[in-house]
Amino acid sequence: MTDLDIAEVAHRAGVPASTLRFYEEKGLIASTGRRGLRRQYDPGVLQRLALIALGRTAGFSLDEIARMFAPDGQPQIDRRMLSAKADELDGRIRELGVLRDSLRHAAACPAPSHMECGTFRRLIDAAASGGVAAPGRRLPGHR
Amino acid sequence: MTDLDIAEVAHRAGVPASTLRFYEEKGLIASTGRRGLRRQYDPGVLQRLALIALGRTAGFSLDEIARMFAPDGQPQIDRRMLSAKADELDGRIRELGVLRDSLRHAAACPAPSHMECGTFRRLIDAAASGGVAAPGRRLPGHR
DNA sequence: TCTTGACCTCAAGTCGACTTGAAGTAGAAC
DNA sequence: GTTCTACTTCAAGTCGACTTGAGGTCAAGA
Repeated sequence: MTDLDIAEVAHRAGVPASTLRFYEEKGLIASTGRRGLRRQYDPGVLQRLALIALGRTAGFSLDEIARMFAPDGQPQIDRRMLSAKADELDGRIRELGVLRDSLRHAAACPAPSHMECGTFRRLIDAAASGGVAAPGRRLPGHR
Repeated sequence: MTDLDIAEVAHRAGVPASTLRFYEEKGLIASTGRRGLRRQYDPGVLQRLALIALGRTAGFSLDEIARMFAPDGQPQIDRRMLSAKADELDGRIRELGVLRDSLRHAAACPAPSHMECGTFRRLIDAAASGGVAAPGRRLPGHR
């Protein structure tokens, strides 16, 4: 009875209804039933959507996230997987920190062109020699 | 004379030749000529590729990066753009830090299921209320 | 001279996460 | 009872950054 309409869920979770349908199709969420055609959801779906969003920002794919939910719907997350992700994040945070500092330097650098700035060149050289991760898999960011 | 063959560049830069062709098509790099069919490159292309990789890990798109190169090939990077990216990175680093700590906690948490752990639930609630960025644009990560 | 193999071009395919469009339906307001 | 509107399904499209495949070419080694 306290079930939420898809529009309500979409609004509260801040995602379009199409995303909810898509997630349902992928088995990430489930609707409790229909009122007419319309999907109804248990309010708990909001927590679940938050968990999904969280997983996404941690760099998990939707498929990985789906695998984290046990058949009963309770999250059943492999602790080693979490540790591994935490370590990954650590490395990534360090990289981004270096990069941020370099960008700030380059932005403030008095050299007429960036290539004339030693710091900038050193950064590039470090990047060239693998000091900064080469682009590959993506992690979610901001809108 | 000291020009590099595409295979050499690919090997040294750690990217497949197809990527070099793709970048050339996009105007990100240029070959100095051909030996037979094969593209030859000035060794400076390696620095440029490093710069491209760097930009990618900072979250710039290839199109944005292309716009950073002046017609003469010298990088001409808008300092305000760099500052803005640095700020963006800052926020992102903070988010990832929170996330990492939460993951570590969840991994070590003695609660039988993650949903029974207060810290985990608080994290999810924070995520649900916008405390953690919703997935959107992606940033490069690791292979 | 012939073969080999790495390069070439161009078009099309891939991947993940959604979004969009067309055509249909049901509950609610008038 | 009719209309309105927000939902429904299903297929197809989008986006970015490449990769892959088919069919072709050319320099170098045997």
